Order: sequence, then structure tokens, then C-alpha cells
Amino acid sequence: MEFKDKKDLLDYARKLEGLSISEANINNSVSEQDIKYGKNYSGKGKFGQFIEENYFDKKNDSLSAPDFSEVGVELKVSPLKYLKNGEIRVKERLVLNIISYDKLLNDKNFLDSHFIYKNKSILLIFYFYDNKVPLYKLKVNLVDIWELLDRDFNQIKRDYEYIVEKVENGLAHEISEGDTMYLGACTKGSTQKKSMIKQPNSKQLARRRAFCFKTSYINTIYKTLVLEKRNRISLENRLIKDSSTNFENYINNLFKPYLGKTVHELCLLFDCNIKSKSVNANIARKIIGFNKKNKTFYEFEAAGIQIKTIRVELNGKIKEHMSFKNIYYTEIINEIWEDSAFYEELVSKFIFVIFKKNLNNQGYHLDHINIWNMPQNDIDEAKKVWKITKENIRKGIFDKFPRASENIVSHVRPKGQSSSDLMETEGFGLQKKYCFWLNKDYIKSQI
DNA sequence: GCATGATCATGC
DNA sequence: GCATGATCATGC
Repeated sequence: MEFKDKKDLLDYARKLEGLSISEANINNSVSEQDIKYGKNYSGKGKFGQFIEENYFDKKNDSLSAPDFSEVGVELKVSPLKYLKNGEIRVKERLVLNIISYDKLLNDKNFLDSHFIYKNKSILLIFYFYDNKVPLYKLKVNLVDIWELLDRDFNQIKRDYEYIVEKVENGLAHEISEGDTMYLGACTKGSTQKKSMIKQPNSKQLARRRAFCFKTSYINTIYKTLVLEKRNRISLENRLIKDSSTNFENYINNLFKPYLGKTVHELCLLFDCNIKSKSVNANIARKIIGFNKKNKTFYEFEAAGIQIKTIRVELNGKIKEHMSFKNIYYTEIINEIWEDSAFYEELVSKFIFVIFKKNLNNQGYHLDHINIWNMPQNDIDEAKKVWKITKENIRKGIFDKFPRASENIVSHVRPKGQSSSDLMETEGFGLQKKYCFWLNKDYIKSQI
């Protein structure tokens, strides 16, 4: 398998997040049979080898080039464990390339070093360690690319130069992992005489060592990447950074191939039920690539991006108002506006997916998309509706919410599975479910 | 023909 | 089982 660029590699690798290899490989060339009964992997690096061969379809090698040499990325897997208190920690140091004491002395310039050539971009696959479970069932938790030169550059450089200096002074046998801060030189192999190797500038034999990220450092990396995942989110930033396109272009490009197609055609393409009330929404989600495995759903949710579909009639009017989440009666009464569920939804970025009535007046087609967020003035206007609604719920008035004719932006209307679909209240028993809506005339004025 | 109330398919 | 994203249905 060859990758176009780092993003291409990361996109593919990220499909592993939350899954095991056997779960992730379902649509791949590797069958579960192959995985289960194939070659036996052994030794410390077995999960890394296993993933490299069975997910990335690469032969294991010990070449000096990075594993994904076409994009200059090295693959590393890192086991995680649970602490008693339920927190997650990286289980052990991350071992990088082996140190050749002789070559190191010709490799003193950190930036030009073999170490940087090999490790400047590392595809990190964090998984939950469990020695009682076969490799194909181990769950991957987090996947990301760590750019060594963008992070902690100065400290890593100091650590590297410290190790070089020790070797230069003929003191390789005195090196200890504790000498350095982030980058360590950890031992490889036993202390037995036969596994000791020669060093330049000294007659003393020294233990074989490899560069590693010390356990504390790889733990910090893990924590950093978990936080970034939570903020990944900055889907927008990531897209700009990764593919030098902006969010709007990115989304537009996703939809471009389908513009002009009828709902009927799209249903066939995406295997959607045309009778479903949310058929247009279902199509839109599939165009964007949402499915059970694809984590873009996470990114959209975390970034607060909402996808809403709109049907436009031949006369340009919009068919229906736009609904939001159910109102939770026991919660809204204690909310303040800026922290309220409705406010949070309104300050989202919206992708409006606009379907237009076909010219023959039969059915709709996907016309265009529009990325929108609500102007502050209109958010202030919606606040009035929210405030009245909240007061009514507090007082127990459940049959007189703001109507579409009473506010230019928003109103409140029922939303349940039926009129006997009820929700609990604070002191007024069970009541019919309602939600906030944006008025269709208001939407029309915005697109 | 629109405002409002009622309800549906889907996915987790 | 139920929230969600939405459309359907009807009465004025």
C-alpha cells in the first residue's frame, strides 16, 4: 500500500481508532481467516509487525528508511494500560532506532542526523495492551502523527547532543536513561558479555542502546494528542493545515459530484429509503461520509457543526420550519441563556444542504450547499423566544408557547413520536414533547 | 395556503 | 426505547 501524502496515510490509519484489526479489516483484502491463522508473531514488537503487515499491507523490514518511506513517516505502536483509578497511561517507553556508537560520531549534526531522517514524523498508534487477547482483537485507542521538529525540538536536540558527547568522550558504557530529559538511550539486550558491543574512543565494552522516548515523555505525548483529539474539532484548522484548502471548499468538494442529482437517484446511490422523513438528511450524511466506522461524525460534533437540510419549492418558498433538539423541561428551567442547550445549538456552524423542487413538480434534487452561522442580532431575537418558553415551563404552562407568527426568527412546536410521547417536568407531571424551531421565512431570508 | 399540531424512519 | 432530523396532515 502506498500513500499520496501524510494526510492520506493519517486518514487511512485513523480508521483504526476505536477498533481492532479484525473489525477494521472487514472491507479489506485481509480476511479474518488470514489474520487468525496466519503467521505467528512474537517478541516485543509483535503488534507493530502485525499491524504493518495486516493493516498497512507492508512487508516488515529493518531498512534504515522510515516505514512509510514514500511520505517520510515512521510507524510506531504504543501500548496503554489502565491505572486502578481508571485513568489511562502509556505502559512503557517508546523505543526508536538502535544506536550505532561508531556511526553516531559522524552524525553529530542533529538536524541532518539519521535519527531525524528516521523519526521526524512518527505515526503513533496507541492500543490497549492485553497479553491474554490475540493480536487481531487488540483495540486501538488513538492514532496521530507526531511531528518531532514541531514539538519540544530544543530539548530533544539537547538530549541527542548529550548522548553524542558521551560517546565522543569514550563514555558510552556510562550512559544511563536518566541522563536525559525526553529522549533517552535505553538498553537493548542483556548485560551478558556476549551482547556487549565496542565503542569508539574507549576499550571498554558498552551495552547496546537504542534511542527512546522516555515513559514520562510518551505519556505526555499521549495526553497532548488526546486533548488535541478532543479539540479536533478544529476540523477547520486541521483541514486548512493538512490540505491547504479551507473548510468551505472541502465541504463543497464533497458535495460537488452530487449536485443536480434527484433524491431518487441519490437514494439508489447511497442505499437510502425514500419514504423516510429524514431521507434528505440521510443522503447528506452519507455524502459527507458518516457511517458507523467513520469518525468524522466525532469531528463534526466536537466542532459544533450541524448539518440541516432545506427543501425549496418552485416559487422559492421553503417547505418546512427547521427543528432542533427536544426541550428538556427539568433542565431548561435552571439554565441561563449563554449556557443553554438552544443557545449552544444556535452558535454552531451550519451546513445547509438545499434541495429544490424538480421543474416537473415531481420530487426534489440536491441543488447546492450553504455554510452559515447565525448573526448575533438574530441570536438575540431567539433569546426572547427561549426566555418566554422557559418562564412558561417554570410556571407550568405547557399549551401556550411562542408561535411562528410571534417572533421573526424562532418558535416552539411539538416534536414527539406521537402526542402521547411524554417527558417529565419539574412539578407538573408528564407533558407532551416540544422543541425550538427556526422559522422557514427566516431561513429563506438567510440563504 | 399557511399555521399549527401530529407523527415517522433511523440509528445508537 | 427513544432522541433525532425531519415531514405529514388538517382546519381555518
